[in-house]
Amino acid sequence: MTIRLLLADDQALVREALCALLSLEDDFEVVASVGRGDEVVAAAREHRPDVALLDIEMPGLDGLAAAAVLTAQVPDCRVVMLTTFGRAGYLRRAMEAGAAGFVVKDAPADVLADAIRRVRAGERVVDPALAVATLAAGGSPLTARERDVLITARTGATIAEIAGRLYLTEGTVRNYVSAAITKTGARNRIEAVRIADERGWL
Amino acid sequence: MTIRLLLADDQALVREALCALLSLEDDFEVVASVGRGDEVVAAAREHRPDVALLDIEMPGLDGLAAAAVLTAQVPDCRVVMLTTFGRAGYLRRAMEAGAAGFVVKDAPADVLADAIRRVRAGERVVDPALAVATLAAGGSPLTARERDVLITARTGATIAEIAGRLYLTEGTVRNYVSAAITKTGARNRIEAVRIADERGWL
DNA sequence: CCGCGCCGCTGACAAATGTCACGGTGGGCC
DNA sequence: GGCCCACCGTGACATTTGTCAGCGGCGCGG
Repeated sequence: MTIRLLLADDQALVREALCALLSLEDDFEVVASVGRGDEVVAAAREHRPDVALLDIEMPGLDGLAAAAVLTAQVPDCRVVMLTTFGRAGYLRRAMEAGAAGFVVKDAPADVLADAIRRVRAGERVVDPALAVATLAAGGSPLTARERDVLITARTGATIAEIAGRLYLTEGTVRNYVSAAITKTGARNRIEAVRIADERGWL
Repeated sequence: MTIRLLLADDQALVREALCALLSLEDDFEVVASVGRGDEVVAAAREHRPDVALLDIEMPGLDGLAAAAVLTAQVPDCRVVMLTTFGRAGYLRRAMEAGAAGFVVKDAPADVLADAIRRVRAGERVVDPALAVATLAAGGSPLTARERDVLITARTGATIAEIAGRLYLTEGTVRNYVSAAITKTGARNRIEAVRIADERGWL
């Protein structure tokens, strides 16, 4: 009746600390612990956890992608996303990736323990405040091309470089940037990138 | 002979997890735990910890500022900075703020435990690789004004807005931005902000 | 005292960026 | 088919930004 857990977080200290914390609960057993997204599936296959706790920011493969692969290939293992900041956009994408739960690191420990038990029991668990924020924010208003352009712009590239990488004319790129600026209500490329990023639209 | 600890981290889950982890060690006792930088000093006064573990990113007062106040007002309490990413610039500023130790969250748990014991014994503890990186990176080449301008630019402000907020002429702001771009080797305001931020220069 | 570096400012110029009006395409719908 | 709409793409144009040269002032160390 113990719940077998897999932990994935790129920060070793946090990973080990979570392991210590969760091991305090009688019904939890941490059976695997990895630091990279691309190690998740192999570890899950080998140790057969009931629930996988995945951070979003990880090297190799991000937590959302890892969740998608995991739910497809190891369907017995349920997924709880655990992330640093309550980014509204991530919640939506986590659900699309097949996650059954979404907990922010700001939450107290018993919320996490409770979420794990309920997910294990077949429920879907999301912080209600976060769910409301996501619904209020709605989906991304950006078109596919606009997103491509903003993602490239985020690295600090100039219009010319973006055009080069995306095989577009500079004028076209400027158009997309302009549209994105309008849609985000920003005054800059800089601000547009920041806003879109914060809302999980990238 | 037990070492009394104070924990400060804005993420409740991480804080509680670290508490669980450190409590596993026989010679550690967590006597206080706070989620805001501006609660650190009061908690230290009340509970008299031997060592304070401070995260850098915290609301209210950041970990560096909290460290400075703490070492000045509660000199018996030694400070270990604990931060998410090995930002080279932060190490330097942490040392200037009076911290005795600097541990990154990527490190395994025994490194942290070891660091706490050695700091308690009067040593200064820094990850050697991080120390080398800091020395190699050198200090910030930015002047105070250039930093102000970049910090304001980070929010997505236009040149005109930066000028307004800092009570400067647009031309002057442009000059500082230009200087910053040159010094960081960037091609943009965007990239300059990103680079300076990554190096802990802001 | 003198030189040096940082600050604040100006003005002018080149380059990058943002905005606009416009055309083409393809999918859904009457 | 004809209409509408959203998206993609382009070029022309105005604005913003980045670069450069140079001004005076202040504080600091030789």
